[in-house]
Amino acid sequence: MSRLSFKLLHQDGPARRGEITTPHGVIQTPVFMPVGTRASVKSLTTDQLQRLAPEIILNNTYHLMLRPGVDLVEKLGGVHRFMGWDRAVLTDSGGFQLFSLASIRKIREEGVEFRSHIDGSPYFLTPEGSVEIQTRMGVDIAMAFDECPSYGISHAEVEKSMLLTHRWARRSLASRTTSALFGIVQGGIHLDLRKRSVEEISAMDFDGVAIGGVSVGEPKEEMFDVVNYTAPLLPVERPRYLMGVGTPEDLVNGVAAGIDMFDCVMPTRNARNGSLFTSFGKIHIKNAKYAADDGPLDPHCSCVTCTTVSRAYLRHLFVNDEIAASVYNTIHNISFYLDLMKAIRQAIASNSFNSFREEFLSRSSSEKI
RNA sequence: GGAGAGUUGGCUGAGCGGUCAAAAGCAGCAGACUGUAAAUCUGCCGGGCCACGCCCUACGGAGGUUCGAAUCCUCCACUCUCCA
Repeated sequence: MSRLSFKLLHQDGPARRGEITTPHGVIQTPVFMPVGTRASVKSLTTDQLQRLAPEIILNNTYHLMLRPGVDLVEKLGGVHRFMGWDRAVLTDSGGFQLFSLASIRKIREEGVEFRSHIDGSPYFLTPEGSVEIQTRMGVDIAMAFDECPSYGISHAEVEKSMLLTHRWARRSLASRTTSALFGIVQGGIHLDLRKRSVEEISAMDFDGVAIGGVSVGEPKEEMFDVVNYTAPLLPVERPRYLMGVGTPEDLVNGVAAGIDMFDCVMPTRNARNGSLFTSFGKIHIKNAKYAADDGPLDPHCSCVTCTTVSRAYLRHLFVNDEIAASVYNTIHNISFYLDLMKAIRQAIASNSFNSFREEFLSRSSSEKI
């Protein structure tokens, strides 16, 4: 069996409805992938996660290689067995961490020299090493090792970084064995560079292509200038993944641009910080106005949180730092994202994505509760 | 009855002549979060303004010393500790 296959089922304008087949099940696209950095979607047990039923989640190479270490994960049967999860797993290559932990790393042609943020011990990560680690952990989809440039650096610097990412992409691809491997397009906010990057990366035999280097601090309009320009240039017959994005509105807009896959820490992190997504906008559950609100968080949601407890109770839990607050909030936010993607898929299938999008954006921008 | 310590903004608690509308923490109010070093971080938090400056009321109460007092003195009230 091949590592991965993608079937484009239907198109509604640029929006795509598809199906990715992996060794751990089929994934309906467009898809949102919850982030589980350290082999854990924060605050949820694997059982709770299974009930939410995402078809794929993320793990992170950088974090898992530092702790508990690849050798151990491999010895324990790979990430799936390790966390008791039998659906698909995609791992980020570690490129983004080496961007966000910039102060303790040194980039060279061969790879990146860095120190563990945990104990300061030295590491050297190469494209070959990253792919090998991801493969040994048994992931379904590995990401090429890339350099994610910061926002605000010069065109020349972004170009230089992009060319390095391209060379690393070739080396990553040469190391691919059993895990599927996605290439990553870079180029910052410069459309000429994005075009070149798409041409380079698309020409390589990756199983999918990602847009990386967005949502790194640039204004939202600039991000969508890049996405709207880049996505249509990506290969039609392979999955397109927009890395690290985003808000519910971003997902809808991303799909409109022709993106198939998304991941973002937003639903899980915001949940832990008391910021909840609902069908009528975002709410801060700690706000005083919810103290005696006996209604469900979102009456249109059928998740465990919305069907068993009130806003007043959720606020009480959050204000008192109860662990259950994070659990309930995360269950809801993930449900909200997964439900949103399901609605998007249905809209595409029925050729009504445009009206769905317009309706969704006008509804969420009003933010009336 | 005797000796000592103390009384500061919703709470705990710094300050011990001016730079004090008064540190810090908590509580309260609001916000941020986009390939997770995040159950994190930020702002506001006596009142009122024709607010990046001014005015009022404030450090138990009443007087006093001083150009100036939360800070020094006197008396009063209350609280705590120890000795009888």
